[in-house]
Amino acid sequence: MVKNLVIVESPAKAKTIEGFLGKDFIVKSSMGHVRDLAKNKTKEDTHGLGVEINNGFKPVYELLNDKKLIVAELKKLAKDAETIWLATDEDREGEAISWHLAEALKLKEEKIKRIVFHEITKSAITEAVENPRSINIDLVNAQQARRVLDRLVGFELSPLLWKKVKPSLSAGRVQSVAVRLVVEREEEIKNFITTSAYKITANFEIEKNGHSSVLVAELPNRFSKKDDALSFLKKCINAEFSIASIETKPAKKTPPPPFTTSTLQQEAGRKLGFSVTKTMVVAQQLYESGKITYMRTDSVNLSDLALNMAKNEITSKYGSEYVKTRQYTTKSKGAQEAHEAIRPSYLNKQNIEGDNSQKRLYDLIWKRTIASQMGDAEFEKTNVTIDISSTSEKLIAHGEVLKFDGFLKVYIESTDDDDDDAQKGILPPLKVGEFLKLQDMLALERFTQHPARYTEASLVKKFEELGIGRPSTYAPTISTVQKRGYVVIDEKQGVQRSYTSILLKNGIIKEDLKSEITGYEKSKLFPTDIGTLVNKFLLQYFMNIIDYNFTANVEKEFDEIAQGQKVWNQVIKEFYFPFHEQVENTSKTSEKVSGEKLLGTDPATGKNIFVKIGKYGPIVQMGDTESPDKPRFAGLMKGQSIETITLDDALELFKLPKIVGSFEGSEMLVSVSRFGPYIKHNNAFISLKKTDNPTTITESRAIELILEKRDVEINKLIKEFSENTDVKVLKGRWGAYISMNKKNYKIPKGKEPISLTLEECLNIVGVQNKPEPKSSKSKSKTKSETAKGKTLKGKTKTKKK
DNA sequence: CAGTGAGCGAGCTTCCGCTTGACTT
Repeated sequence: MVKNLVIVESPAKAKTIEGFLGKDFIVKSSMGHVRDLAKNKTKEDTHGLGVEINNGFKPVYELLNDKKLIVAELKKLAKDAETIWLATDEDREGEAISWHLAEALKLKEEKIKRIVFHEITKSAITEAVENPRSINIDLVNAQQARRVLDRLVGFELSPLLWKKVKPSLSAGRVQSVAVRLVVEREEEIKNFITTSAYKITANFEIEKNGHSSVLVAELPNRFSKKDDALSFLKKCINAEFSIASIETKPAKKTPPPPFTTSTLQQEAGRKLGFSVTKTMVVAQQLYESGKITYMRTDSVNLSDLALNMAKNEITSKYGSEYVKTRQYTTKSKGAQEAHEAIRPSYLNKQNIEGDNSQKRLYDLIWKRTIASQMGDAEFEKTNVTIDISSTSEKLIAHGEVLKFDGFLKVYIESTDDDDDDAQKGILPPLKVGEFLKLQDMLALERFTQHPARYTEASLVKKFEELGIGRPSTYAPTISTVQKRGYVVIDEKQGVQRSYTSILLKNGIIKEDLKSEITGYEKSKLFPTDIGTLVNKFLLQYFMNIIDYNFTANVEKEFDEIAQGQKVWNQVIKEFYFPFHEQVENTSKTSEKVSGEKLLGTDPATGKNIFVKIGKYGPIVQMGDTESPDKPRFAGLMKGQSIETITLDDALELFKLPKIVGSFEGSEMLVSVSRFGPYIKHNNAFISLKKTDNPTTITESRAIELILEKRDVEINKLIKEFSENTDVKVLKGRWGAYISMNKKNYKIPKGKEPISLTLEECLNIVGVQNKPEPKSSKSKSKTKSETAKGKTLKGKTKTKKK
């Protein structure tokens, strides 16, 4: 029997801590929250909110399904223990987890000791054990307020959307703001007016001591009219250029702070091309194998131990002149700082064992952490002003010399905007009054850029700025808005654009019209029609909820609850009743929204053609809904939207389904379903490729696709049996599996797929086919997991393209 | 997985934040 039971949130943490504490301690993990608000309707809670509105907003908690076993085990251990140390994280959620554990395990108050630590080091834990406290009920109440508010907002707004827009939609304090950000960015882009201006660059030939080099200078202002650029060049034909002044001044650059969840996601996205989900999966693996500290954090703090390790490592690798110990402070809104920054557990390990992704992410974390403890990079910046004899305007050349590289020796932070500033380098030796020889001068038409669409990571950055969401929810939130169909990750093809380039060389001015591809964007977030429509609805009726400051404002109230200055259910009451009335009013008074728009009339029949959101997504409709004969419908294709579709596009859609020809004596039918355009041939369905257009596809291309699909089918076959053609061993995305009568079965570990016998296969099928008795509760679990799987699959698909 | 979209009405969907596996074809 062990006297002390310590409960933490994560099993990896439990393992580490157990090593620090003596034999008298057993350390277990709760795996996060163990209870949540119920969803079932009760007498007191007729709407299934999990909150008894008319009973002081009393929350109705129930054990989470996947935590029942854990709670049972903890309960047993707690019964025998003398002291239960609740060592969950030191933040609002962590405090609540401790409280829920105390409630769920029915712990006696005198047996509980609440301890906290931000670092997983032996000294931090020893200190924590020496300074236990009791559960801070004010902080717990702040969490309950947070939880109840989110439930009330989500579970009242979502059903309103089912009624007014489309079933299965959702709204919430965090996700609806995420959608709003993406929609509004798209509007900004749509309304953006591109203008162009001429940028002047001059190249001067410098001859010094037999060395020749080039000095690049620019005119600080641009010309919006071509004629002005042209006349400037003309003025320069016979002008003399001389150096008016040379100014040098020192400059420095400080390293970025160590990683938080948000900055890690951003940098891994920019430098490694990881999605936020991938970053978190890989980071989790590194954490579980003890290679890095906890990966869901909003803190930039490093422990003294880490600072020392960094100092030693930098000294031995780069020399003591590179060391500069720094402690960073968190600036982000709502940070709760329960953990350290994300850093390597052992800074003296620059390389680790692991797969390629793990190695790359670790390398990034190592470099960032080390760099954060290194000296500033020091530069000497030089500005050279060049006089032009024929005009008062002046050219400027910039130079930059690195005097000391400091942290740049190991790490350079990436940025989202990729403007290629004129490369600054070392300038040739120059002196004031010196005349310069013009090699050539270029007036180049440059265009203003619309604001960039969000990437997953830049949206996370925005969340952090607004203080919405938490490190543990950034990645899931981005998945949710995609799962609901509000936002898609897509690429946008570039378009050709022509621009003017005017060159002055050897006294001659030559004008050229050139062309470039512009506007290509990869892996960006685009709003869908549903997203745009839902956002419009919420903006009209619930501006207060999707206000960018809503979270920040309620957070202030939660803080006051945590300080004991406000009563949590009073705060909820003041919010809820006006909000609920808003919901009721909207439910009664607002029209159902479909975004319906009249595109025009069909030239053949004269019928009206509309575009709108249907039950399954955006559709075009031919004929009025009220007309006696049923209207025709057709779904929009990928890439089309209610916003931009034209009458001609709509007419094209009504041409489907159509027969494109025949193959092997059967017709080939082309149409579009909710999974995209396809060919139907002999009851087989073949998806069209992204580059194929269903309305224009030819017979030969269709045949090509059919043959291609057959080829793939053959290649994925590992084994079949002549005795029983129903059974096949196939190769899938996750390895080999058995397929029988359209159902799939997992091959148990340790079996070689290629050497499976028919008998073995049938055995596997038999075992897995046994109907397992399932309670209604575990059934709902299976369902939610399937949904999760589907999203993942969908996501991977989008990424691949 | 694969041609739905009227209207009726049943029953279902949904939030955010804390954690891991189990699972997917």
